[in-house]
Amino acid sequence: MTKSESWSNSSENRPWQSYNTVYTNAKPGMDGVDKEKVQRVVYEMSKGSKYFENQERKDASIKEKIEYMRSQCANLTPNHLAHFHKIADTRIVELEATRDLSKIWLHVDMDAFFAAVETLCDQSLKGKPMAVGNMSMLSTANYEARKFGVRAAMPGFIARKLCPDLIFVPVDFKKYTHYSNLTREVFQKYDANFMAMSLDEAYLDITNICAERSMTGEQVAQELRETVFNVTGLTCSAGVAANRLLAKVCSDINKPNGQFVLPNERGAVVTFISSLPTRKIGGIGKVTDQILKEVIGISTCGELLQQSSFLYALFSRSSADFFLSVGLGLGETDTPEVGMRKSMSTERTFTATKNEAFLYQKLVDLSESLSTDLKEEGLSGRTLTLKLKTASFEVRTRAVTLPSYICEHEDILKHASKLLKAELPVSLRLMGLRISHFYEESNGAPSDPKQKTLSDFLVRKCSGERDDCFMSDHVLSTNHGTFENHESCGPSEIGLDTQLLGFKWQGNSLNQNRGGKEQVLGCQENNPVEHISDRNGKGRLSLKQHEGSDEVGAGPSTSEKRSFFWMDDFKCSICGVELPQSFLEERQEHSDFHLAERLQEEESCENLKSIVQSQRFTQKDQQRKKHKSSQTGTKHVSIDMFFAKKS
Amino acid sequence: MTKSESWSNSSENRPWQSYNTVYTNAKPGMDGVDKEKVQRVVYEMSKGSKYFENQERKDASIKEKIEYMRSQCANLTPNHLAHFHKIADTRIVELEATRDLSKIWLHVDMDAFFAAVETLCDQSLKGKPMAVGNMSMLSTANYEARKFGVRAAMPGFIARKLCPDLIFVPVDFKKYTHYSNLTREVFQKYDANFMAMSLDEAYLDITNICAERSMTGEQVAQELRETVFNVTGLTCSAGVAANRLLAKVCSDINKPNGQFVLPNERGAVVTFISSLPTRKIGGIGKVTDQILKEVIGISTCGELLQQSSFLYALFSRSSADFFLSVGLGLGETDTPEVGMRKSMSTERTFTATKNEAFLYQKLVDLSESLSTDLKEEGLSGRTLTLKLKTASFEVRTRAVTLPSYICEHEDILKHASKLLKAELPVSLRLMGLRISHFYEESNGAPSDPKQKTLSDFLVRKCSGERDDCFMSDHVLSTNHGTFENHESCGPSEIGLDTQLLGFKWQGNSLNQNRGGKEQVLGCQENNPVEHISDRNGKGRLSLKQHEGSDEVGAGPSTSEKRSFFWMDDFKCSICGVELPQSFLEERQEHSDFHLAERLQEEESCENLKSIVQSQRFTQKDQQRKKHKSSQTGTKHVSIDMFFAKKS
DNA sequence: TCCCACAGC
DNA sequence: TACTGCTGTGGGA
DNA sequence: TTGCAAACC
DNA sequence: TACTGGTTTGCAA
Ligand SMILES: Nc1ncnc2c1ncn2[C@H]1C[C@H](O)[C@@H](COP(=O)(O)OP(=O)(O)OP(=O)(O)O)O1
Ligand SMILES: Nc1ncnc2c1ncn2[C@H]1C[C@H](O)[C@@H](COP(=O)(O)OP(=O)(O)OP(=O)(O)O)O1
Ligand SMILES: [Mg+2]
Ligand SMILES: [Mg+2]
Ligand SMILES: [Mg+2]
Ligand SMILES: [Mg+2]
Repeated sequence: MTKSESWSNSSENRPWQSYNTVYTNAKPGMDGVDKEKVQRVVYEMSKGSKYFENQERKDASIKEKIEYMRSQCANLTPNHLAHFHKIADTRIVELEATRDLSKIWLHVDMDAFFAAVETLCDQSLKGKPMAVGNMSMLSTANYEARKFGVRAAMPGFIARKLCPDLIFVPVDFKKYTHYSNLTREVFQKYDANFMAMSLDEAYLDITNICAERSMTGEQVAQELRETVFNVTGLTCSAGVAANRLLAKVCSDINKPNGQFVLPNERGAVVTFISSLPTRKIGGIGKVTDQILKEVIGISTCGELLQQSSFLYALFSRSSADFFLSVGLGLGETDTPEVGMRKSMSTERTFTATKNEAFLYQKLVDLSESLSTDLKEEGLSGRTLTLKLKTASFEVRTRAVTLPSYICEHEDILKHASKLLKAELPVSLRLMGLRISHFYEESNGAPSDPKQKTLSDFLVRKCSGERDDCFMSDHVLSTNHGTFENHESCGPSEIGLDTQLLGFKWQGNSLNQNRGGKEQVLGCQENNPVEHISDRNGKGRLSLKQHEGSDEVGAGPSTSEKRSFFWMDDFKCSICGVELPQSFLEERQEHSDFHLAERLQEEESCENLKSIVQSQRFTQKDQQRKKHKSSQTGTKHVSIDMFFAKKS
Repeated sequence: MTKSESWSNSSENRPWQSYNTVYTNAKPGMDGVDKEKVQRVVYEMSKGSKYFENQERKDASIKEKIEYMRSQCANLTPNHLAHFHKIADTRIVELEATRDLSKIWLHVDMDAFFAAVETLCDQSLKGKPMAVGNMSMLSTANYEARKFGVRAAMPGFIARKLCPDLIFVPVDFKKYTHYSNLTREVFQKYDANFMAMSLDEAYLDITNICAERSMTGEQVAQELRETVFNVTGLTCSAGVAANRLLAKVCSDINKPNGQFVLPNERGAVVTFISSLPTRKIGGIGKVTDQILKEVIGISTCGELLQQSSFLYALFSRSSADFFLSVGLGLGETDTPEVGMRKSMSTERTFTATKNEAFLYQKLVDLSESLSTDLKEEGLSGRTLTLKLKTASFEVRTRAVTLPSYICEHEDILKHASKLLKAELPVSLRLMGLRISHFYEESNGAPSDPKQKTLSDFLVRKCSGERDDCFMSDHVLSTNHGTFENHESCGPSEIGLDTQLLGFKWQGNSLNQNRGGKEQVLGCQENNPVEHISDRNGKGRLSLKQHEGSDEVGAGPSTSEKRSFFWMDDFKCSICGVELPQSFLEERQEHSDFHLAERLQEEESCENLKSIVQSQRFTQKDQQRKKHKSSQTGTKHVSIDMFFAKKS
């Protein structure tokens, strides 16, 4: 390096080099990018802002932490090192013994998902640099835009500096959910228990399908990707390997529209992992990567093995174990139980203010929004967390754990207000509310005796004075026996005066072997559905019940209005009713709005089928010991709906 | 003009000269402005946009109208002209006979109101160019900014081009309402029946005060402006003249922080009005001005008189009459009855979309918002108007008139949905809802027998089994006689379990001579106030009552939940309760949020005084025959609040 | 009664 | 990238 | 149980 | 002018 090079590289003259952007992991499609320029532009646009100052503070504290860990390293005696070396060696043997090369895992991830969907819906975007989001924040960018350094989590106004012709498309989750569902229908054919990790990616255990159809992982991946493309018009990438951790790494290698297969051979795995940058591993992010590099000098997974004694010296046992297993190329190979969600939250950013009336109103909005969401899944919880982000981007949380479970917006607001009040005065740019510690039904309990079935209801209704009750022309059978009174209920029209009274559905398995058994739900007599609408504009119709009506299903005594119900020991949300495309097409109608309207108002409909998109809850992903990732799966259940004239 | 000048002035080379911006009336403070430059920048920033294209379309249609009117002019026979000349001459005599120089009117208008208030609240803004609003739209700009051509109704991003250092301050109506109320307290001292035309301006009939205090209009104006400044720290400008139309023109002449007095002498008035540009007259806007200029060649009010035959030939009788009276310097001199509001609306702009689920959700939001607002004033109406603005800025309205009066959001939504559905598919950038045709009580009816008074309630309460009812230590007297039971109700605490039960107030005149008489309201026993909060963040606490509770006052049978009450024949809103600063200061608390919190939750308070800011409804302003402008006046009524423990 | 255009803050 | 929200009036259909 | 930081999409 | 929103996890107090 010449003197002038040294001069020109000094961070005093190129200050942007020392600004740690979030955009550290090499996203696919960003190979030919002038990283120096991107870094400089990001720096220039950020410099001087509150955000920038906060980043600098955070950076300084990481540097401090690194310094501290370095000093710890320096103080290690040979004795210490020998001790940790022994621990590591022992652990390596133990871990190696758990190596399982018998499974074939496939990780599939859609390419530039939101952007690809938007392009599908507006072909004029094709080939042009485009991003999904707004001037404040991008959710993702297509590959044309990535050439300019534009990428997810980048504020739009910076992206525009990098790429002046960038087209901005606002987010529309409804679209993405729709295409996500299409992909999942494909995934399901290869692994009925596929683990959906987000709207655009999933893990599939293709061990069985490979055996059954005598196909290699490569062939399955190829076929699956083609099927996904044929069904959706979207490309995806896949990785195939002996465990999920490796499969995930592999799916990124030949992105976009590519795949990579890592053979189920120990040698191949070890070779592959050895030279792999640690940053590629799921669970090792920007900070951990920086620590590994700057404290121990580790930048590849192979070095995790070589430096394993330092790992046990510097990190917690479970973290060190995780790093070691990564170095060995190990990962989870089983399909874990589908877990229940653990928290639900909502948050909103606004221009920073200390105006307390404004902040209070925001809290009201958040409470109502969270309450609505909770009710849609029939949840209530006993710890409430208030999240605040100050005008200087400092994040704070304040929590209370209550004696009883809450889900009503009044209750949420009441406690949230107290939490906020204790923080005032303060200038905020974000507030959020989170509920956790959900009410959990006693495990494996028998079906709730309070459960009202549709037959209960219809018997009461139809044998009573009313003759304006009707239902679809399907014969109902419930787990209480076949229901036969329905013939006496003449067909009627769904109109303004229609109330939804109940469902029948033919469900397939959700987590047990209940597939095919018909299930019935009836709302209570005094609990008719008041209103059907796509309240959140997310394409899912939800049912609003009269306020003050009784619970349909069992629930915590503190929660009064609920919108879920119980079927044996399966908890089912009354919301999330989605009408199938076929129904819409039959009527030459294409929008949920029309549908909601019709249900509310005027159209007649005799044999109405719907899909209950039920919850599949979060699930442990032992990617990293005790590290969990969320999973949302989807199964379809066809249902009939029953109506009666309003009295 | 030389050849080259002619060339360089051709609109082909200076296309911006032909772009008709909205910013046509010479705002005060914009004298030294390089209008050419402003016009060019506005043009450059707008050119090519959907907005621009729409403006061009509108402009073309005005040009067309002007062409048509010109042809009408050209076709006038001498006979015709003689006919209209005679009509005009007769009318001039009639109008002249109505001239009234006996009154002294003062028009007062705050200087750069929103901006001035913001500067008062943040002194660091002083002296810097600043505007209130955001990148999309400015509400106003201070005088420093106006030097750059920045002004109200200009989009912020254009303003920033004109003035790169412009500081943007978001709107905060709560502040403006507060200072507006302070100014009105001053106005009231000079004319108890002052006509508030907006938050920042009012007409005062100072005839009496001038006589009583032997002051000239000039002296009153001076004193009033000084008082306003001393009370608020804000400057204002005033105009004094024989009628409101002239006073309003005068108030603008020496803006900012100035005043102008036009003597009550016919000669002075005629001289003044003759050379006055028509555009200065309230009611003659951009389009009318253009028509007068380009069709008849009129640009001053004097020319309105000279060309009066053409006015009667081209315009409707009432419009021509108006123009003529303007030419004579006539205007309204009486103080009209305070009228009822005629409509209430809400609208929202968003990024243009044809997504029907999104549009439907917007409609839901609008319905709820409008319903809330209606209930705050106890209104319901029978015509609902849906307003749409297409992606190309075309505005459409669609209305229904119903058999019954509505105010519930479900009802509004139901009908709004139908209106919208008939327009689909369409790409929209704005939707709005308006309710009009309000329910009007039978005029001059005796007080409603269903009216529940506080004494009714307290007698029932206090003589009953409960002893947890309390009230302030004022002796109550109602129009039913003095109430004396209150002593038996021991004081209690306002807490979580507190319900607001009623008011007592000492009201001054609202539109009749009721000042000083104490009035009492009691909520019905089954209609307690459930919740007090600043729901809209506008600094006004409003009271939410239990759903399904009975009406307090009379109302249309179709409307169930109301929040107004009747006092004799005066309709009074139960909302808009505002706690006075003194109360807050007593408690070392400064925010409405704290207050709302406290009322909801925990603070004790025995002698709670509040101000009911009651409605003063819209009122005809015969500025121009049949032309109306809105008026919202404010009177203060001190009230006590009564509480009881929740059972 | 409906719809549009105009006007003002 | 971005051109308001609210209310009232007049006039033609 | 709380609060914060890290991680991922 | 403008730096997200939803969920989970680890860890230390
Ligand atoms: N930081 C983020 N904030 C909000 N949404 C995000 C964020 N990152 C990703 N998403 C959304 C948008 C993405 O299209 C979608 C899937 O994420 P991801 O698979 O990581 O990227 P991608 O599918 O857009 O591109 P690719 O997978 O081809 O790299 O999740
Ligand atoms: N077009 C508009 N849109 C929204 N709000 C407006 C608009 N015009 C004015 N306002 C608000 C902001 C103003 O401060 C307030 C009073 O208006 P106005 O008296 O006309 O101007 P101003 O008080 O800001 O300046 P000045 O009176 O000194 O010319 O009303
Ligand atoms: Mg992806
Ligand atoms: Mg992904
Ligand atoms: Mg003003
Ligand atoms: Mg004004």
